[in-house]
Amino acid sequence: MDEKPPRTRMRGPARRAVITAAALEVFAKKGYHGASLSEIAVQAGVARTVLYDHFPSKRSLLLAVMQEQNTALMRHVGARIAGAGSAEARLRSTIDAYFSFTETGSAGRRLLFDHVDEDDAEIRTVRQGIRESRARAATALLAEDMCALGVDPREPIAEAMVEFIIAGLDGVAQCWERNPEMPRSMLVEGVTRLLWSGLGRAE
Amino acid sequence: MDEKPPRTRMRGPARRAVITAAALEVFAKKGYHGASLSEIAVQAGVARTVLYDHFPSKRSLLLAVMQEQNTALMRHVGARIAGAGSAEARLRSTIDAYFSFTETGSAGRRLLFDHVDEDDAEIRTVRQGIRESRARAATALLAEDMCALGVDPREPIAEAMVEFIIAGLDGVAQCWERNPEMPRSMLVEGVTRLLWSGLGRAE
DNA sequence: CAGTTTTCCGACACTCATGTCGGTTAGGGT
DNA sequence: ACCCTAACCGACATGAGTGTCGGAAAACTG
Repeated sequence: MDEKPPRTRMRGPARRAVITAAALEVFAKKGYHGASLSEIAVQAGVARTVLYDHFPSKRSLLLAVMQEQNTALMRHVGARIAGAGSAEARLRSTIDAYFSFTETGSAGRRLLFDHVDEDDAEIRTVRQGIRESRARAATALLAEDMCALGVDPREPIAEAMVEFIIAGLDGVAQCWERNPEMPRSMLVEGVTRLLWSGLGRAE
Repeated sequence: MDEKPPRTRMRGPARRAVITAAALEVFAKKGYHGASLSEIAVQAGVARTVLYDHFPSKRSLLLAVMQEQNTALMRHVGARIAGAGSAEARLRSTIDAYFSFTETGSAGRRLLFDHVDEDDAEIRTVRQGIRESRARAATALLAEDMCALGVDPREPIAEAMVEFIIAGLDGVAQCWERNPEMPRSMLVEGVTRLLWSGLGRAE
């Protein structure tokens, strides 16, 4: 009557993929401290100690998942930003690409960019590096728009503006995860319009 | 040669204030799971079990600190938004008020609005309520500007725009905490300009 | 100054976490 | 068919964290 234990045995890379997928979900949901390796193991359908056969520690597991998701994000938006077109079109397509990444597996974005705590030094450093690289990419994309606005992209004020836009996008993505019925196109349209026209475009 | 233990003994409310102040710092820095009552007790200069004489559990301590900081925030920005003036001036003064709150004890903002994890149901609910009340206040402030932009403030797209602005402000505040040498006026100016004029204001 | 309240603390019980080690067995190469 | 690598797991050691309890003593009250 018991379920039979003829467990099928995976090879290293496949098992590691299953584990990182499970870890992604749990870390994104509970945060680093809140997540337990037991829970990740259950989610991966494996005994807890198996994790130690593939990753030396909890921290390195998180780091591996973060690297994985970061390259996935880079590839995703890098593959679908249209280089040509008007400045507004480029802005819109970049925003759309980011929301599209959120749409396919929201855990990745949450893991990389939500929750700022994490006292651990190494994790903080890696996360910081990922943030900075994203900020650099955004700055490059927005450079000429900011010049047109009369702002030197190398000034601190430009850094603040870029940070505002990035954080705003993340905030909308979070909001979207709470209300998933909103269509992506509407969010892209709203953010683009607000950002491009500004609130004072009235008269 | 040892330090003498003539400990001065506080009355209830005073001790509770010391504890919540310590808890604010530690919770904001480490998050809920990452923080330990031992560390909070050390920071408050008291034995760990004293916390249980004033708060029934770790969770309720966090909730108390959150409520405290939320009312502090409400009072702070409520006291210094100029009701009159042009729409742009109102926007600027609200942004300035929020950054001013961050400037005086940044832990409050972090505790209330950073890190989205927290699996605990009750904590999540309370945090959600605080977020929503903030979003409502912001929507009320921005309502006529959005009307002028041709957006009904009750539509979902307006909700997304408000969320964008709020999250953007938080992002700039985070960035500011990492580079505190930037003057507040510059940040207020940059965000206001970007938000009011928009990126497409070029020609 | 005596009595009572209330603040404070040391020691304990319990749970749950990470990380280790040795044994077991599936599954592929020869 | 056999072996041997490596995937898998149960049991253990260790540490840290939460919450409880009874007692000591400061400070307020009469």
